[in-house]
Amino acid sequence: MLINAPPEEKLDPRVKRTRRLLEEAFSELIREKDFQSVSIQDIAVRAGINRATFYAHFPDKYALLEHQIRQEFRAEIEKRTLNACHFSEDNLRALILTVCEFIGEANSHCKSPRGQFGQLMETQIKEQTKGLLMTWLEQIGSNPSPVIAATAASWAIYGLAQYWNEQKDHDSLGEYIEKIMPLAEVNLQFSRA
Amino acid sequence: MLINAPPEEKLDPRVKRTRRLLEEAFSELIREKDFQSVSIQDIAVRAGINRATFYAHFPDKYALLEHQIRQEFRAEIEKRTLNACHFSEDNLRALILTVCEFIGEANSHCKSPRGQFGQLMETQIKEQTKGLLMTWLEQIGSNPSPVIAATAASWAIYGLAQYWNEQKDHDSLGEYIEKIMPLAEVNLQFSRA
DNA sequence: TGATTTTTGTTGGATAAGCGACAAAGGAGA
DNA sequence: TCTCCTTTGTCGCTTATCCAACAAAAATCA
Repeated sequence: MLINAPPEEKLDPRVKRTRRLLEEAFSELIREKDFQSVSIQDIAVRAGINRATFYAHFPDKYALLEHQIRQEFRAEIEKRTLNACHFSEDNLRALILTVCEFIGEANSHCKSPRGQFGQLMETQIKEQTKGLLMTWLEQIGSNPSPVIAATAASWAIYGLAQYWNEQKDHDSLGEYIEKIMPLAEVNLQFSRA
Repeated sequence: MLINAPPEEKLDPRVKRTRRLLEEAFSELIREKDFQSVSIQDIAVRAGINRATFYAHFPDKYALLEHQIRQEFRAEIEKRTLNACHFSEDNLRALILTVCEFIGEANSHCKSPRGQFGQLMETQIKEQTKGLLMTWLEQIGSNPSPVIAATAASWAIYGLAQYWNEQKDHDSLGEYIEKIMPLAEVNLQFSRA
């Protein structure tokens, strides 16, 4: 399990349902128009949920977006079973791939992947990436504290992933990742036992 | 509007949502296994709704099935704008077509279109057909009471529609309907002004 | 057959969601 | 600037749903 993994406890079915409806409505709207111009009313109406109920679950739409991104990114991670794994070159490669593709997905099917939306996504993904790297590093012990190494690597990875997505004429993603693996690894390299 | 048309009033959103979830769950299950072997627990679990809540909406699964069929059949009728119309040969033809196709649909995507399921469907569809025919007949006045004529015609239509669906080697539905139009019409024929 | 398990309806108390209203903050246009 | 209008948070009160528990009916199996 990922550190800070969702409690996953048995929630009241009404709560799960309401959250699901809000999330689905939000996802739809975010594909239709600019994140900024999506109002909480829009979300509530689309979800068929009372506006007041929204506030019982999220303080504002930014919190909902954070929650959404965290959840989707974790789903990707779990799909590729990168959690509960030890550090290895293959796992690192897969993690980088996940980040690249996740950003690509967001860019392609969201109306406005830049601005506050982009900022929040960046923060969340780096946070999640860092968390995963830390669990890996803690298992093998690291010279500079795992926090330091994981921080550096997560920033580097996100930066490189974003750069690749910005390029008009992509290398193939596979080639690109082979090219940057050393750069990503250098942050973790000397922390091996 | 159809006589006995759904109130369509502004229901509590929770009620609409719960009904929708129950209906969707039921539809799924009915395609997966025999109607008889679908329990209320199955439906509740699949819908994510508490079992006790089911009973707040329907007395049993038969009532849910009735509700479902009535609703879907009405949707078909409204899609073809047969309601709010006067009696005419074209409208009668379209009505028969609707019944034939509706039975065909049920046969093709339901696991067990016979037994209690079939019986309930037959009852509901004849009921709806009769209601529609009565509104037509009441507009033009009829010699034997509209109830009588509509009853005869609705039974005849359903019987003929079922027969067509039973045949291994169908006529084309179009040809078949032309063939039976006179038989269906005879029940209404002499009620013209 | 009788024993065991599942399903069925129903209840009372707890809790989430709905509703209407409100003041405050923000945006758009005269 | 000043309106006008929309959105935003927040508040009591009402209502629908949840839950656990129960006895009775039905189904399953030895």
